[in-house]
Amino acid sequence: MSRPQAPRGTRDLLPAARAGFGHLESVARDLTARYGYQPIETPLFEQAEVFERGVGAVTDVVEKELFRVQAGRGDTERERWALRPEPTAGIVRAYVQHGMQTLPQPVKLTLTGPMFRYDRPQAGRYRQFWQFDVEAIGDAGPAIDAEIIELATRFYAEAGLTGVELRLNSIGDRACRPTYIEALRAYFTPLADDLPELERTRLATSPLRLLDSKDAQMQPLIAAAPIITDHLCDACAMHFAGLRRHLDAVGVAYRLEPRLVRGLDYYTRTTFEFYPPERDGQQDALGGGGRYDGLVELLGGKPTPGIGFGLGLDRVLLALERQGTPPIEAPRVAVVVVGADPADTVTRFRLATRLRAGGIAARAELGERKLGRQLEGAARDGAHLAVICGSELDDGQVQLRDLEAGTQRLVALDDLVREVERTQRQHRHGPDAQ
RNA sequence: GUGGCCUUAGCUCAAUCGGCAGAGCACUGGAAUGUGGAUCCAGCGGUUAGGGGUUCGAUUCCCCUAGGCCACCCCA
Repeated sequence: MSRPQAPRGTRDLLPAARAGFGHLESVARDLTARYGYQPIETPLFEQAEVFERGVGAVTDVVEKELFRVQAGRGDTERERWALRPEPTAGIVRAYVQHGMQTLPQPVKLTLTGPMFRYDRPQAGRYRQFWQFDVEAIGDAGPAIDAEIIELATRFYAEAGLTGVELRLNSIGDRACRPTYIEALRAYFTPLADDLPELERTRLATSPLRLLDSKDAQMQPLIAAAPIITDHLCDACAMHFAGLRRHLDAVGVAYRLEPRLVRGLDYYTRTTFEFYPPERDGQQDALGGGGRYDGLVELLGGKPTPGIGFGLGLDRVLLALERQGTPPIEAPRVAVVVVGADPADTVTRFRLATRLRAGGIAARAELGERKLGRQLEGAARDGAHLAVICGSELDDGQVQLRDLEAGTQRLVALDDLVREVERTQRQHRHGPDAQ
């Protein structure tokens, strides 16, 4: 290696790219506050057992993709750590650890941050990726499912994505899923000898996964396979109907997708995923989630229901780009302080300090370039105003130049902050505004 | 973890049959000592991803490694 590179599957978010993330983060912050979800942070790593028990020891996410951390001696249970591959297990661990069952239920939480999965990178699939996550813990009813799902659809809309498709399913609970899995096994077992090897092992280990195989040979078999929503127990069927009634009531459109299964073990009843309208590539799921009524108990708490979703910010940005949405621009300062005497950086520094103390975003030209170059730099920065200081300072004045109009006027130093503010207001609201 | 296609300056790309590594953009300076995004000129910028092999000679052909992309797999 001649020069160090960012690790495979990671990337530097340079200011232009970071601006897009920042925008989505502020949409998420604003939206969750409006719905009454409170921000929480959990560690980027946990005892590996939190994910092994929570997500499921035989899932791909834990079996193949967990970023295990080697630290300390690494030879006790407490020293076996892993970077979080998804946010829910850590949040539920915090819920149990801090006794949040004593708070008014449901506890409504949100978290946005990086997740880590050790799989092979591709466009839209990274080893470190950003997820916006929302959880409601402690409410078993279908109305909260609808609130969570509606919140997610609103996030896409407010982020500027159009045509996002919601796919919805119910995968039953401990009462009815086993009988469905039996029905599925009974259907596929006589066909086992003709199945591809991957599908044969799925039949043995995780038969639900047979349903989302992409193998062409599997498609007619899947189409004729038993449907989970035909096997729901009364309680699950009622929950699912209740959820749909609430979604219909607020006009959230969805497509029933009885073959939608998810890769994490903790899901019960409601599951859902979001897809962009134009699918070109497989790494395009924009988000997904579901109900996890057994998870709190798995992580040492009392039996407590929960539901949430995780949503990939990288993929939302990718979808926005494919949709032709203009990128969010990195913020720039609107005022640049330049000076006639290239060597006099002290005066420029002092004036910029004074502007910032007055609440104005300003940049001083600190390089010792001649005035023409300084103005050129200000213009190319897209600055709106230049404060030009020179001999007029002897009279306590500077030139305030409007770089777009090409006009300038003398302003007393004592009035500078007020004048800049006034000019910026006019610029924002048009010349007629006061 | 499997298979395929790629990798030349910070970015986008040239380089004839295997024969002196180039351009545009960007950056820095000059034209122009108190007035800007244009123009002209110059400068900076390369272990041709890294390593090995074939050859008088490799950006070019072969092998290995790394990284990117695509399809699996999986998901966000």
